[in-house]
Amino acid sequence: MDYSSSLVDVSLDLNLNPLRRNDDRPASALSANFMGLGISVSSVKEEEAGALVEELNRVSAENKKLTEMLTVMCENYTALRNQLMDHMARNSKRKSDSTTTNNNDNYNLPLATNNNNGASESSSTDEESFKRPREEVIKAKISRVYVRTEPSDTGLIVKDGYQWRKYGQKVTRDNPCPRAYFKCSFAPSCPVKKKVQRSVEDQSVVVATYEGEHNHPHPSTPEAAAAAATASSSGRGLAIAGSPSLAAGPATMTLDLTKSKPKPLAGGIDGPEIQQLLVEQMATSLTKDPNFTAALAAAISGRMLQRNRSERW
DNA sequence: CGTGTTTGACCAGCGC
DNA sequence: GCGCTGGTCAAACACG
Repeated sequence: MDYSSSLVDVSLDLNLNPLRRNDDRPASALSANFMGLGISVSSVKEEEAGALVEELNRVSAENKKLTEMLTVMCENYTALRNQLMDHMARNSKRKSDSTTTNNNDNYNLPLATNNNNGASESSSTDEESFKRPREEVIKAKISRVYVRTEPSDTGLIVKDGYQWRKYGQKVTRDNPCPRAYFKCSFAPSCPVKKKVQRSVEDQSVVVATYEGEHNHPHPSTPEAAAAAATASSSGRGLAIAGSPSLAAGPATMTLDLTKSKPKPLAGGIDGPEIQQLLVEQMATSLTKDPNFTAALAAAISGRMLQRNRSERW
């Protein structure tokens, strides 16, 4: 399937009111939207409302920029995907007998910068999975995540918010780069394992294969963070502390897609619907994250204060 | 000293 | 049965 010809509208509407665009919204409508962010602006002066509109325009422009970046990412994904399909086609010629019942030969997964839950449903949307019985897919819960890393970064660290304990490393036949084996640090109570290996095609891409499903909350949630603290007194290896949406480093961004499970798709699985779904999930994940909305509110109010102060001085 | 990482040894599955 | 390969174990080591 060719995504380049059918790129979805990937603009993230971060307003809590999805029915209106923010660029044509009158200033009086702002209060209703900011209520959701815990800010009441009903009493702000007329000029402050104007400043808010200006601010919103700026955010819109930023949104547009992000949209463009996402579009570029989608295009890169398409190119990479085509390469992988090529590679797969060549591989299947060589292994024509073994007809890839192995989950690890699965290259049709959607590209995820970082997937919190390795067992995320989004990863089971490949053609191979749908050829297999559904129960088997659920039982296996294997997903693959591609993460582009800095060229200087030679490690095999995939920041996904969970804590992992490395238990082995092996050089495999088909890839000169060593494969690292990780267990969830909640093991043995949590059965999730992760394999991390650099891509043969592009060594700046790290492929993380997740097996199993976490049976504990994400470490970024308070209860899980407390559990993690007791499980490991040392903070070493903790990828992300605090909000997954905001505390991730500049190169990665974690979206908790488990909070809003996608509807099971019937029929066409691998298409614009998936991308649309992913974008919707990203937007939902961001807007539902109280830390994100709080930080956004703080940032906007902070800028307002800054502006007011600079106008007065 | 406790915890995580490294790395060689070991084991199981598979094909021949 | 043998060899190959991927996955796991566990002792040694490093680090804070």
